[in-house]
Amino acid sequence: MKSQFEHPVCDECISHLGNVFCSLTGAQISEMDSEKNCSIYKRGQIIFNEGNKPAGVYCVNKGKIKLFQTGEEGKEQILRLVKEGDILGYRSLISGEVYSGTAAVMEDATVCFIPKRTFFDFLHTNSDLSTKMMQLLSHDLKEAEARLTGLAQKPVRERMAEVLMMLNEFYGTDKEGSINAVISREDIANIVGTATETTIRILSDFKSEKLIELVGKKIRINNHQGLIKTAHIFD
Amino acid sequence: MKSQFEHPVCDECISHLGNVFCSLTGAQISEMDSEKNCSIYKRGQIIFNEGNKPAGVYCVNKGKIKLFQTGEEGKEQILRLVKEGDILGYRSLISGEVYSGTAAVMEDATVCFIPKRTFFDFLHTNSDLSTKMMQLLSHDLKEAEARLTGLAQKPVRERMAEVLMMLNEFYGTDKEGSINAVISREDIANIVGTATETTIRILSDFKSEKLIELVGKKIRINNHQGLIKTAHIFD
DNA sequence: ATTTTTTTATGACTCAAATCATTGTTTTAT
DNA sequence: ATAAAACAATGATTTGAGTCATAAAAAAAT
Repeated sequence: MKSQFEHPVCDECISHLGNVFCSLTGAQISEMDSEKNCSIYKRGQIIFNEGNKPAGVYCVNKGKIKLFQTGEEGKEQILRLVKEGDILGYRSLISGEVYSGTAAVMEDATVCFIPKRTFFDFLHTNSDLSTKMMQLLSHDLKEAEARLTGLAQKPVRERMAEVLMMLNEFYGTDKEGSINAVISREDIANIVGTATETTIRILSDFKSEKLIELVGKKIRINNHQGLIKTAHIFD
Repeated sequence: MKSQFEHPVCDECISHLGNVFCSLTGAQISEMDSEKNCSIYKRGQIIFNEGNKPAGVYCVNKGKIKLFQTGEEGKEQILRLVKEGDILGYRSLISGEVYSGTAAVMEDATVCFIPKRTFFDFLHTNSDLSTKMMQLLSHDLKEAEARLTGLAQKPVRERMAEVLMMLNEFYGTDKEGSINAVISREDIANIVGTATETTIRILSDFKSEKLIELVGKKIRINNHQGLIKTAHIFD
C-alpha cells in the first residue's frame, strides 16, 4: 500500500494552489508539509473503509478515487468522485463519526494524510478555511439532494445522460475529446443507481443515437445538446 | 403572511437553549434579538421558493416545515423536515447560491429571520458556531447520502419502514404513543420517494401486519422490532 | 346543513427496469 | 503464449411499483 517515493510538496500542490487549502498561511502550509504523511495507492486499493474511525483528512495529490456505500447484496452506490486537488474523509471527521462510506482507488493515486489535530487547529485559527469547508459541505449537500430527487423521480435514461455530462465536466476531456477517465460500466451503474446491464444497454442506445461515441475504453460526448435534451434539463 | 404578535425572545428559544445557536455569547444573543424579524406562517404557506436569493437564515421557534424540490410533473421530493429549534435556509446562504428547494409550512409556524450580515458576522467571530454549522452540514450530508443509497438499492417497503421510524424519532410521540405530527400520505410518499397510492397500500399492509396502528389521522408504531426487521436494518 | 374539495382506499392494468442466462471480448496473471 | 479472470454485449423473462380509474370518507368552504 505505502511505498518509498518523493513526497509531494504542499506549496506546489493544487490543493493549495487552486482548492480548499488555498487560504492557508505560509506557516500553515509548512506545518502541513511536516505533519503530513503521503502514500501511493494502486488501482483497487482501499484508503478507508466504512466503519473505520477517521484520524485525519486525506488530500489527493494525484489519481482518481471513488467514495461509495455498500448495500445489502454487496452492491456499491457511489456517493462522490474525488480527483487531484480534492480532499477526502472530511465529512465523518468533522461530524465525529466513523466513516459512512468506503474510499477506493480508481486510478493510481498519491494521497497525503493530514492528522486530525493539525486539520482542526487550522480550522479553529483560520476562519477563511472554515468558510471554505462550509461551502464545500454545502456544495456536497446540494449535489446529494439533487441526485436524491433525480433518483426518486427521473427514469434511468435521463439520469444516465446527466451522469455522462457530469463525468465530462468533472474529469475534463483529452485530445480526442473523450472523457478523461476510464470508468467501468459497473462503476457508471453505481453512480447512476441502476443495474450494470441497463447501463450497457443505454450506453449502446446513446451510441446508436449518435449522442456519444465509444473510443476504445473511453466515452466521447458527440452531441451535447442532444444529451441535455434527453436529460430533460432546461436551464 | 406576517402578522402582529409578540416576538419570541432568543434567550428563551430552544434554538439557543438546545441547538445550533447555543454557542452564541450573551452579546450575540441580544444582537440577534434586535436584528431578527419574526413572522407567523399558516399551514401551506411558503417561506421561500426554489430560485429565490437568500438574504439571511430562518430560525424556527415553533411549527413544522418541509423543504422540498419540485420535479418535472410538479411532484415534490421532500429533502428535509424542520421543526422548532431548527434553522432553515442555511445551505444556500452559505454556498452563496439561490435556494435549491422550497420551504413550506406543514403545521402553523413562528419563524424568525436573521439577516445575512448578522449571521455571517457571528460565523466569522465565533468559531464554536462555525464548528456547529460544519457539523450540521456534515450531518445533513450523511443523511442525504444514506437516503440516496437507499433510494437506489432498497425496495419501497423497506424505505417506508425506515421513514416511519425516522418520523417517530424526529417528531416524538404523544400520550397515545402516536407520532406527534399529522402528515398526509402524499407527504409521506414524497419523503419515501414513491407514489401516493403505493404509500397508502403499504401503510395498510403494515396495519394488517400489526406493525403500525392508524389512530385517527395519526400513526402509531406498534411493533418497533418488526419494523426494524422489515426495514432490513441490522445494527 | 349541504355542497365542494381534498384525502384515503382499492382494483385493474401497464411498463420500466431488474434479474437470469449465455456468449463474446478484453485484461491480467501465470 | 496460454490460461484464467474480469468486463462488455444481448436476449429472454419476471416483477415491483407506477399509472389510471373509480369510489368512499373526511375536511373545508359556503
